[in-house]
Amino acid sequence: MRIATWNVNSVNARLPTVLAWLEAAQPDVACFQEIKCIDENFPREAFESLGYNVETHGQKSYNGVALLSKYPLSDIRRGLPGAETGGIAVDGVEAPDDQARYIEALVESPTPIRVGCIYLPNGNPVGTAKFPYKLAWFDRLNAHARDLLAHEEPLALCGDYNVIPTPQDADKPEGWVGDALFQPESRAAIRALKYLGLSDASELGNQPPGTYTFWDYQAGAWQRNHGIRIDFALLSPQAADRFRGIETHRDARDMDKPSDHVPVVVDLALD
DNA sequence: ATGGCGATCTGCGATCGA
Repeated sequence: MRIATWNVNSVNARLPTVLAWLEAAQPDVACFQEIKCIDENFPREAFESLGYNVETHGQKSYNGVALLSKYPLSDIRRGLPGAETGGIAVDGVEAPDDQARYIEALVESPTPIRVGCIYLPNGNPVGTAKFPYKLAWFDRLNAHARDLLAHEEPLALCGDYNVIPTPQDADKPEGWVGDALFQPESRAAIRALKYLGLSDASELGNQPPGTYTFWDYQAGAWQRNHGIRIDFALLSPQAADRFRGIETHRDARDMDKPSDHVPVVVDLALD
């Protein structure tokens, strides 16, 4: 079974590109980030026509995540636990987290797998409330991951983590030193998530350094290969046992009207 | 040394992303 994760950077602005990729790559499950629309404006019929069940957690203008699956989806969760006080505080007063960045479901494949679709906060600029919001969101994710891992079942946490874990994950690491994606706290948070017992599918597949997943639209970053690896699929032991392979679809960055991220596809023996 | 692109709608300029 193939599970894809892709930050599409607006599903409506990029619908033909997204559909063309889906038809060619044929993932069984797709995790989309940055759909940038409310649920009512998600083009669900276009995906249903390709045989997908569709669940969304949308938001006006920004963020938004979706799960597509050729198998039935159940046990849907929208948002991480702790949303009541997880937002950006205003004048020191706690606020709810109103940003749509997480959707999870049980994929009812022959061997079922729970899939979490993650759009982790960017956190820039460091020194503003956005950075502690990123770290607090990460803490909530890690707490939830710990709970899910206790089930000892196949689990994949896929998405745009907005973290450059190591210097080898950037073409020009020196250019990211002041950036929220490369702060020691951000890097420690994704390490802590892995240390709960999750395996990075990229490591299982021995992907070489330079397997980037994002290139900025600006400054000819794509043409100069100034990329970073920030999109990941993290697998529970029960999912990692069934790992068959991983592909990073670099060619998608050269499609018409490309997203600034490319899809990552993980193949698991669940069917 | 800086900006450079692309999407949204607050909509033809401001805000956000990474």
